[in-house]
Amino acid sequence: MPPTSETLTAERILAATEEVLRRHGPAKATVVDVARALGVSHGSVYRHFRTKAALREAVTKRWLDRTTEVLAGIAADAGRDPRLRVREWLAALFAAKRRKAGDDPELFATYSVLTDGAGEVVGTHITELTDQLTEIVRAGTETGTFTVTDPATAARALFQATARFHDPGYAREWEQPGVEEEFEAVVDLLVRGLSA
Amino acid sequence: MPPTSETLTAERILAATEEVLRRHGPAKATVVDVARALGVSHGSVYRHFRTKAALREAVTKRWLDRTTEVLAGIAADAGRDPRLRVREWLAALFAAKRRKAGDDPELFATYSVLTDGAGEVVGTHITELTDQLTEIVRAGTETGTFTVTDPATAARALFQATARFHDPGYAREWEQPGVEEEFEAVVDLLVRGLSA
DNA sequence: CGGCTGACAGATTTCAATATCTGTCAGTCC
DNA sequence: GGACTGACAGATATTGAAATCTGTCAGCCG
Repeated sequence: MPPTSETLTAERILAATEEVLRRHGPAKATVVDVARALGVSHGSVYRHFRTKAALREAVTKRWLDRTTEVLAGIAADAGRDPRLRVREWLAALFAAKRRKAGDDPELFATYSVLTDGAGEVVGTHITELTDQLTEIVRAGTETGTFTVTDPATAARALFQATARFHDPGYAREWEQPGVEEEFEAVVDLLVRGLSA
Repeated sequence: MPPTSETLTAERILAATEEVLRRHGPAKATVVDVARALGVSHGSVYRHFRTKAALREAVTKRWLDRTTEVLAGIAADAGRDPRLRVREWLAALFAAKRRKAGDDPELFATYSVLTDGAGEVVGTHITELTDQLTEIVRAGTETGTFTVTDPATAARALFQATARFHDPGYAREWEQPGVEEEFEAVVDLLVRGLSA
């Protein structure tokens, strides 16, 4: 309620939007709600974001970027066995998505909605992730641990083959018993395929 | 219009239901429509199928079984290089699902709806398919072409890793350019992983 | 009898009126 | 002057009453 009469920045709007989304969910959250939470008129929000869709995308981007950053740590950690790095990276991706689906179901739903529509932001996110994977595969290829012709193609294949463990469409199945084992089996097969 | 005054069998009801579904889609097809197409009262339909859901499942089962049977041909064709058989089987699965999505969009939608709900029929279908894959992997393991500890686990992993190319949820992406290449890349990696 | 009908109750869907929301912009206020 | 407001038009969502559908069953008809 206290509007915190600081200047209205894009960042403050994003934080408020995230909170409103968390509370109301993507279906019921309106930009009037966001404006009310900030103690301003909704016209002011439109000064920073041209449309509601743009606002939603910006929130999702912020949220996805946190994951990208965490994974970047693992991807950058060169020098170690690339097989281990691929495993850890994929496991971290799975864990991150699963945790988000569990902790912030409403925000996760927002993200899923975006995935359905033509998700510019989601496309970028996926590109960033496969780029990280490509880097690990490339490193492994240089040391001779992996024997693939094109690291980028192999990385995209890895990403797609593990879709069931990071695509929001499958979120419901992430809590069922046995998923861990299924994940391990898929990753085993894939890492063996990289090493050949 | 001519009700074809043969006796009303489950089979005739299924055929009529499939036709009604093809015409109206899963959302608008009613059991009254089915009865009308057969020239009987809807009560008669309930004599053969306890609920509308049961009818829908039966139609889907019939439809899925056609795919299962086609693939069984490839799975049974023992003696040839198992690597080739896995590739052909997965390619045939992809082709079959893609063709169905294109030819019978309405029936395919019915199937997708079932997948969302607790699909008893779909579960069975998936079991049958992975059983076929298991058989191929087992054969390859016996000849020493494949080096996996458990064929059944490997088969399930193969199936899950290729979900993007047979799960109805991804149907929209099956017509985009480049899917063929992506499919090949994933299968390459997986088959290499089986051979190790 | 045994398969079929058609009227029925409760659940679900449709539809149109109403309310709310999105996005704009002339004007206010500091 | 530049950030903000609030009234507005058109688009979208909500609501509740009416229509349709599902599933049952007593009775009909061959």
